This record gives sequence, structure tokens and C-alpha cells, in this order.
Amino acid sequence: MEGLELRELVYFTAVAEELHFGRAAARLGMTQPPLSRAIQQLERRLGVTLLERGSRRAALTEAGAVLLRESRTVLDAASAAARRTRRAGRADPRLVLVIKPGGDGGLLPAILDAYQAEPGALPVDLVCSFGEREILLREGRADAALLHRPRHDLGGLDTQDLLTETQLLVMPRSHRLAGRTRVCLNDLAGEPLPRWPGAYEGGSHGPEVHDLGQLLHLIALRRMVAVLPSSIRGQLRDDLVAVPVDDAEPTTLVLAWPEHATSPALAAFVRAAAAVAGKATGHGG
Amino acid sequence: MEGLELRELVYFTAVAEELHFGRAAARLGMTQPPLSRAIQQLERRLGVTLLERGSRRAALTEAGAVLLRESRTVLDAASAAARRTRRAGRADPRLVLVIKPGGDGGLLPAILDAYQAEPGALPVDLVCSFGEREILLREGRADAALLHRPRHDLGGLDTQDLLTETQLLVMPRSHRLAGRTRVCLNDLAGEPLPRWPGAYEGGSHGPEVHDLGQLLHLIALRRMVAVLPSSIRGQLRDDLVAVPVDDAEPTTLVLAWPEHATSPALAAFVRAAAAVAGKATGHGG
DNA sequence: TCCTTCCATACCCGCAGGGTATCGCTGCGT
DNA sequence: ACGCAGCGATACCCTGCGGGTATGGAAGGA
Repeated sequence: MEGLELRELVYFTAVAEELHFGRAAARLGMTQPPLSRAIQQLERRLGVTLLERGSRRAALTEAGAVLLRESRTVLDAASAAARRTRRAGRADPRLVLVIKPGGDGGLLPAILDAYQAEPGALPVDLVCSFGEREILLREGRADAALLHRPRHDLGGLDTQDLLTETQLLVMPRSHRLAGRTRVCLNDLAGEPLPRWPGAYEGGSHGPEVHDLGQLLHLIALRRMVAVLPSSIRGQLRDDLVAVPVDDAEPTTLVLAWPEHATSPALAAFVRAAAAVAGKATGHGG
Repeated sequence: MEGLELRELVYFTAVAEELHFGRAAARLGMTQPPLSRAIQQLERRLGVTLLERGSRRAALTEAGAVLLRESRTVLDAASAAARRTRRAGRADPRLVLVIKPGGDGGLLPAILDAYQAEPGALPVDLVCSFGEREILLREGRADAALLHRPRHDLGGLDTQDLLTETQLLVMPRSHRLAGRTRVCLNDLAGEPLPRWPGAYEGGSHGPEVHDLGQLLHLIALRRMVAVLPSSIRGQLRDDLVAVPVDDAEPTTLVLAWPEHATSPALAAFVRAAAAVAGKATGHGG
């Protein structure tokens, strides 16, 4: 009775996205009749109509919309499973950590050192990526990531808090707010804020930025300002200033990894990171 | 190249759990040779050895252990997909809400009323269940659940906070702590606490309980005491008393539903619940 | 009304998935 | 040391399902 198959979900996803059997079949590299049959079979198995066939175009039913979303989840989980298994079976095991350059709160060197001191530590590959870094985790391409709460969606991930920071407004020295000792979010009305790829849709649309150097450069050129965690202080250029944003929510640097992960190497890494974070807050207050 | 199929994952899961091809095949209702072949094929596709075959028994490799866990995730997601789709396609649409009797903080009647006032409100089925209620959500058997943070694992679920409560120690009038106006967790050392099915493995093992009436009855019989949210006050029997537990973490009643849910009926229900919760905290402090 | 468009039906074929029989290895008991 | 029992792999067969081509039929547009 558990007849569902991934192939059928792939087929249905294609049809549901194209709303056209012929085009969907072409996209799948097959012909239309067996595709029609497969969808009919799927509908029979589920006991539900997924598509309303008009002679001009097809439309998703309510159930079809549900299955489309669920299918994507299942297919993502399946390819993540394949990737994770392949990576776990590699002859030379490594730990892949995805970071944002400049987004490590200054803790990363200490964490890496602490991890390498653990017994059986693996080589750590650092992957630098902007925007949607958690996707690399969900896709099974990485073992862990440094993310920020509440900016990132942490659903389905386990996390270890590392460092909670207030946020600073970073701007050129010549900016109208540069003389202030503190600002609040209202002061930023109308300011162009950076647009990270795929995130932060709200507010003023500045140019899209892809790395920290580019961001600071654009700020220096007066194209935008940015609200960043206070650990950014150590990396500012001379022509930029930073002042606290009083009412910006504090941001927490977290180490995140896929839920239910079992790898001892990852466990050791989390342990090392937690130890470093604990020491840091213990010292710093 | 994306050859993975659910059937193969089912097969592999069986073998990985039995660590024995013959028994796994029997469990799957098939014979051993095609099962062996399917696993070999899976290994070839992934380019990874999943099982170390000894002549007496098989053992999981590291990669095999990863795939076992991932397979369970994928298979769970798949059957949840099927169930959600079937439920979405039903002729008489309903909203299934899973609750714990007595665990609604007294808000449920108001929430149900508010929801029924929404346009297009569906009939609400209440499902009462103890222990692991979030599983019903993950399995796609329910649309929403009333859960408690931090007691329940909310990974993969979206939530709406409804009510934060302090916790009370509930005990018979004759209990040694019954005269106190407050207690702390240390006072409970050695007390038999209830064991909810499947949860709360730590600490003293009392009898397992399955519903609130039974729990209160057992407390009255001096078989155990319990730490419960303060909204339990309205439902206590005369022979029980409750006093605040100073250092017990406050518990938050949350409405939870599967991430990425799209149903307008669910959205209306969440809206209604949020409105009721906001009004309650607005009035109560 | 006719033609186009698009999905369903009818029919065919090859292979993948499942079955039976058997082999080969290995560890254990005597 | 030998033999036996247990288990997984191999060899081989066959059926059914997943894919193909040809065509029907309904619906919308000119």
C-alpha cells in the first residue's frame, strides 16, 4: 500500500510547475502519454485528484498544491540523503564548515584550534558563501554553518549559541549620522540598506552585495549604510565609522548543523565551539 | 543519475535494522536474493559501501549509519506527504487539532469561538493524545497542535506563542511539602515524578500515566507528584494542593504546525489563536 | 465550422525487479 | 581436521511495469 515512488513525485512536480503535460514531459526527457499515465496512477493511489484538466491548460487542485510543496520537501530530503551518505563514505573524511567572511565574530580561529586539539579531529574545509548559507546544510553539502539568529531560518537545524552581539550602524565618516554616539532604527528611514542575495526583502533596496569587502567599499562610496554585528569593529576601514543602534535586536552567532546528525567528528566540533564560546563570554562578561 | 528510489530506502532500512539479509527479506515479504541485489545496486549508485558483510552477521559502515538515519527522514517525509495530500483532497475538509486534555491553558474555548467567526472556517476535529503529540504533526495526521516549549521538540515546526506560565508542584494535601508557600526543584529530590509515554527519561521513574484524570488520581493516592503549568489550577480536585516551583523554567504554550503549511484554513486558525492570546496577555498583564 | 491544441486511450516492447536453485565462504562443534 | 550449518552472492528465468508510437476526442479560437 506504500506505493509512492520518488520518480512519481519528480513527474508530478514537473507537471505542477509547468501546468502542461507536454512541456513537463519534454522537461523530463520523455513523452507525454506515459507521463499522463503516471500522474493518473498517482492520483489513483492517493485517492485524490491533483490536477483539474482543462482542454487549454491544467490547474492545481487544493490537494495538488499540498502535494507540490510536500514533494519538494521529500525530494530535497532524498538528494540531501544521497549527498550526505556519499560524503560520509569518502575515503578521506573531512568536515565542511560554511561561513560568511567577517561573520565569525572573531571566534573562528580559536574554535578551529580547539577542534584540532580534540582526539580524532578531521581536516576542516571552510566554505565561504553569502546569502542562504543554511541551504548548503539542508542540501547535505556541508556539515555545519555559522549563522545568525534571528536573521536565518533555523527550522530543521540543531544549533549551539556562540555569541550574542549588539548591532552597529556602519557608515562613511562624512555621513550625516557619523557624529552621533548612538542611533535608532527610525534614523535610518530612507537610507539604502544592502540587499543580500535572496534575503531581507523589506525596506529600502540598495544594490545587491556578495561579500564583505564589496559591502564596505560601497559604504565608503556612500552608496549605502549597513547594520552589522559589533564584532565587525576589528575589520573596518579607516574611512568608516560605526555607532551602536539602540533598538536593533541583538544578533546571536550560532553554530548550526542538520538535525539528528550523528557524526562523532561533528559532535567534537560542536563541543570545541561551545567550549570556546563559553570561555569567551566567561571572560568578556 | 538521480536514481534513488524510495523502495530502495525501505529495503536498506530493513537490512540496516536487522543486520541480516534473510530476516530483512522476510520482513519485507520477499526473498533474499533480489534484496541483496537491490542493496548492491544502491551501493553502486551511491559509490559507497553501506554494509560490511561478515559471514555470520552484517555491520553498518559509517556511511550506512548516515543513510539509515537519512532514510528514515525521507520515508517519514514521504508518508507525511501522502497523508497530507489525502487529507487535503477529502470531500469534507476539516481542521485537525491535537491537544492534551487540560493542557490548553484555558484558552481553547475562546480560540475555537474566534476561529469559527472567521470567514470560511472549517469544522475542527479535536484529537486528544498524551506524549509525543508533535509526531502527529510530523506524520501529517494533524494540522496543528498545542505544545509546550521547552518540553517539546519544535524542530521543523512553525509556532505561535500563546501563553507563558510559571509551574506549580501538584501534590496531595498530606504531602510533606503541602504546607509550603513555595518550593524549589531541589526539594523534589527522590519524589516519584510521572513518566509520560516516550518522554522525560531523566530523574525518578514513577508509574507511566496516559491522561490527566489518571495523573491527578495517582497524585491523590500518593503515588507521585507532578510539576504542571499554573493554568492547571482550575482543574484540581479538592484533595490536591499546588504551590509555585520557584526555579522551574516557565513553560510556554505554543500553537505549532508543519513548516511551510499553506492552507488558508490553518492560517485563519493561527490568526484566531494569536488574537485570543494577545487579548489574554493584554488583559492579564 | 474547421483547425489547432492538449490530454487520454490503445497497443507494443524491453528491461528491471522479483522468484527458484545453487554455490562459496566462514565459523563452530565434535 | 573434518563436516555441517548459516548466510550472502551468483546464475538463470519470467512477469509486469515503465517507456515508446499512433491515434482518438473534447474544447477553444479564428
